[in-house]
Amino acid sequence: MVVTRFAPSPTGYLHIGGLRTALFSYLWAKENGGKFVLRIEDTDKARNSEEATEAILKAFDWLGLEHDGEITYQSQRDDIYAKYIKQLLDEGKAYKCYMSKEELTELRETQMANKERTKYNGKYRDFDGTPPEGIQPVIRIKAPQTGEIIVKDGVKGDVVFQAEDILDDFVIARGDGAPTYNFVVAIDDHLMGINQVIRGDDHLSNTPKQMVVYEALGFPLPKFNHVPMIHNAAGKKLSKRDGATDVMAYKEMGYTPAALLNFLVRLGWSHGDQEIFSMDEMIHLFNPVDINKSASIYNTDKLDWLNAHYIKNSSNDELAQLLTEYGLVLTSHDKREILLDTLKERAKTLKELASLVNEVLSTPHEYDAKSVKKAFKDGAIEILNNFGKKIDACEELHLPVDYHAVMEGLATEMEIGFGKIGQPLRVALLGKLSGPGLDEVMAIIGKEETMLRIANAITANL
RNA sequence: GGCCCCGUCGUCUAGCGGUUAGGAUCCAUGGUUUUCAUCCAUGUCACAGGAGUUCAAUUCUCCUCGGGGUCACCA
Repeated sequence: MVVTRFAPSPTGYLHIGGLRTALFSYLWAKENGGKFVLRIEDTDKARNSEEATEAILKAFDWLGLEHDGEITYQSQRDDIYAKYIKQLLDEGKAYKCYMSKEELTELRETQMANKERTKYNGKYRDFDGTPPEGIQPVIRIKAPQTGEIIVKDGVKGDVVFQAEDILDDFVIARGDGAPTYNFVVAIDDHLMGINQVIRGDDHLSNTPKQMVVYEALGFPLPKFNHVPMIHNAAGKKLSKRDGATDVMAYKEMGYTPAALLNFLVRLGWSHGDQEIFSMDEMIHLFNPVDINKSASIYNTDKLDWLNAHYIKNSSNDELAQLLTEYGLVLTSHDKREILLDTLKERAKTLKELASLVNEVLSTPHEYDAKSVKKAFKDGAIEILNNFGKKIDACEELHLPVDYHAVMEGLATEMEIGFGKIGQPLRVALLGKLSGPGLDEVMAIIGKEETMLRIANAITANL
């Protein structure tokens, strides 16, 4: 059974990059009937906040990504880590290092001056003398000093590191006893049963260190899959400064979960020429071996297109439900179907759709000057007048076709083109020349409101 | 700087030795629409560069260049 995880440190909101790796992990677990678990890496007390954890959970909730089982909090697992530290100490696989911070700094400076790689020199590796006074020792793990470390990565292939290039006896527990990241990650991933690690490739160079821990503890290695970064337009790592990268901001902007997820799954992953993926398809088609090796640039053009696509192809029930989040309650509107059918073709976002609905539903109180100038030429008022009377005379006006028939009748009677009626009528009804079909608008707002808007326009003396 | 990763249209990508290098998006044009949007059609645009290997390289190898990541008692 595949068990994947998402392991954010709660220092901020969930952003696009994190969401994508979470999505990949989720999909891969679901495809295999496995589990997708959540671990909050909250060991850095100074930078963590509970709000951040809640924000992440909220985002998952919005997107419908459910994690399996209880959430693991690293801050509650000190006992576990302490146990393994002791074990490694007892087995002689780790040791106490009494080097002072000053000495360590000095060592590094010397190495830098000599253009050498900065690394711990192993001074206390085999120390059995009397430890210096007044130093709280750190615990260092005995890492291999030579040989190859090969990360068999599911995305990148075999990545070969030389121990002497990258390793030293790194710290697994600080002077105050607190364990370090690379140590706890290995322990938690193993204890949580995670056998498929999917994470950003900024972790690739951490992996050998974690492998040292796995090795020392005798844990079997999981499958690593390092997915490439998402870069901003400038080609740099996506940061919070690159606009609205908080996932919940996309909700505010009117994006649907389906569109956002579809957009993200195609960033760094593809399945032939397919662009549109339902959640079911994503789950069945996704496989980490198909993840790209190269970083991609974050560009929302396609997200907009996808969002429009999903809005157009949503049922009106779904849309009405989604629109309640944008302050629009349509359940009671008797022309809801016509309203949404005609407007959902025209909106790129739910927010836009909501404002489109409001525009149609509210009586215009001002008229766009350019539109007025263009539409109100000779005879426009007369045409509006006649149209208003014709509407008034009609008993049965319900559907767009009913209103269309009225327009057609007037055009024939007055021997004028359709546009002669449409232009001024459009301004009267909507306040401007662009917008949805007039037949639909009138059917939606009804006979009374139509007549009111026509009368208003005539009175306004345009 | 050391180590590691990456390099196909502006962007997301297909390609896995022989293709007119495909799709999507964006942009432009035309059609549909009384308008706008949608929709449909068409078009512009790419293998970073150089050496090899090969009958044949976008595809394999090496080098160069370019971009990114990482080098903590942060995660």
